[in-house]
Amino acid sequence: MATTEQTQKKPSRIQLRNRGKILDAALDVFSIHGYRGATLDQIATAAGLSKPNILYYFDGKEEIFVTLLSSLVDTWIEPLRQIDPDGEPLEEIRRYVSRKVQMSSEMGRESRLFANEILQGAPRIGAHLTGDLEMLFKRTIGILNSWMAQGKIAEVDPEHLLYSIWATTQHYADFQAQITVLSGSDKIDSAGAFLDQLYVKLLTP
Amino acid sequence: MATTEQTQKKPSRIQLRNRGKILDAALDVFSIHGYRGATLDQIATAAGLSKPNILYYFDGKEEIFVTLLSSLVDTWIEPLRQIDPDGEPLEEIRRYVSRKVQMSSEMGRESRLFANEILQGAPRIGAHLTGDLEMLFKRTIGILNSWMAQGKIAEVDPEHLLYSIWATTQHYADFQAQITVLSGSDKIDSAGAFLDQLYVKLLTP
DNA sequence: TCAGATCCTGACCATATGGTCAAAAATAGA
DNA sequence: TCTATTTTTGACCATATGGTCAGGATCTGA
Repeated sequence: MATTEQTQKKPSRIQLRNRGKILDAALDVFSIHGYRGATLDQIATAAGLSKPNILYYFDGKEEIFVTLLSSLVDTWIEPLRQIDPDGEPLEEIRRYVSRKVQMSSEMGRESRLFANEILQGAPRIGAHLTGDLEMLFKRTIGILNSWMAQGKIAEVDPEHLLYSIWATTQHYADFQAQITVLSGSDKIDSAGAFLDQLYVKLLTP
Repeated sequence: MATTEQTQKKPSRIQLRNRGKILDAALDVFSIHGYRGATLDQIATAAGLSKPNILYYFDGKEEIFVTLLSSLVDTWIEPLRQIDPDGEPLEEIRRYVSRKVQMSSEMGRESRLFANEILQGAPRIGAHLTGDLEMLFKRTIGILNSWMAQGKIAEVDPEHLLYSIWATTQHYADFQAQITVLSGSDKIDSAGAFLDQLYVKLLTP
């Protein structure tokens, strides 16, 4: 049965369970080795299934990858959505930074998966990723601009501000290997306090 | 002739030229596709040589990769070395940030190459990279600490400070694909000003 | 219970890829 | 020029890897 049909008809309990197992295993493997470095055998082993069996649930390696990223992109950009244009500006931004740090800590695999893909020019999810993200990005820039126009936060380039938040927060997941060598594995625990300090100082009018 | 012997005797003009061509091509290919995603054929084509010929100059794919990274690591961490403990603290840091932004702009391939390797846990250059870097990292933390103790810059966690500088500056190279989609390709030109503002606000006592 | 659908697997295939090698071509030194 | 050395290559090899397929095992609903 082709995958496209599976999603049309209601998926059985076994399908749900095994597709879940495969996607979780794929997250493990792809986030460590990247798309090209990951093999179907590794994914199959990690999922506890045979290789032909995972090809029964997905049409191929690329479909696993794209399905995985598509299903994660919503979760990944969720913190951006939660920024409330009517909230207290500085508090909203502090909360956003805090959520991003938390995601970096708890969803390291996802962060590295996206980083890996974007590093290589996002060849497989270009449109997919930018579609929703681009919209949200523009919305957020608008919110930041209006906050600045009202004098609620200091005037800075809103795009660079967002990029710096992404960079600083995701860095703890993406460069974990380096940070662990230089500082030890628990450095991320204190990252929130530092970044809070950083952005409060930058944005307090 | 084995590569090890080549480096012992004086390398001929042809050797110098071709090893250079190969390493430059390898930088192109590895920085885009990562270690696993790059093929010898791609490198050979990019270098304008045949595959057996590049294997005449290097013992294999991994040696090309390791040679490349080793030869770049010095350049890459050079800005850290240039921090002068006896300079004016805030100016030293501003200059460091500025140099890192410039490198992100002019050495995007190198940045992405390192990012790629670290993302995957630095399996091939773990020791190599951390050796020099670890030393320099500790030195820099020491300098920052003494500056803070003297009240020359505001008190912040120096390790997080360094990570945030690395994150924010390298982000423009590593996530170039995303930034180009969201902001256009010339956004990095204004990054220096924003980051200067960011760190001056953070560190002014 | 039992037929039909779903799920799973061993065996297999085609291609890509890192790497080898003998010999030809080019170069350098006397 | 002529030989020895260095450089280059076409043809080839072994393995890894994405993917296929026929048929067996298991599950589901009547």
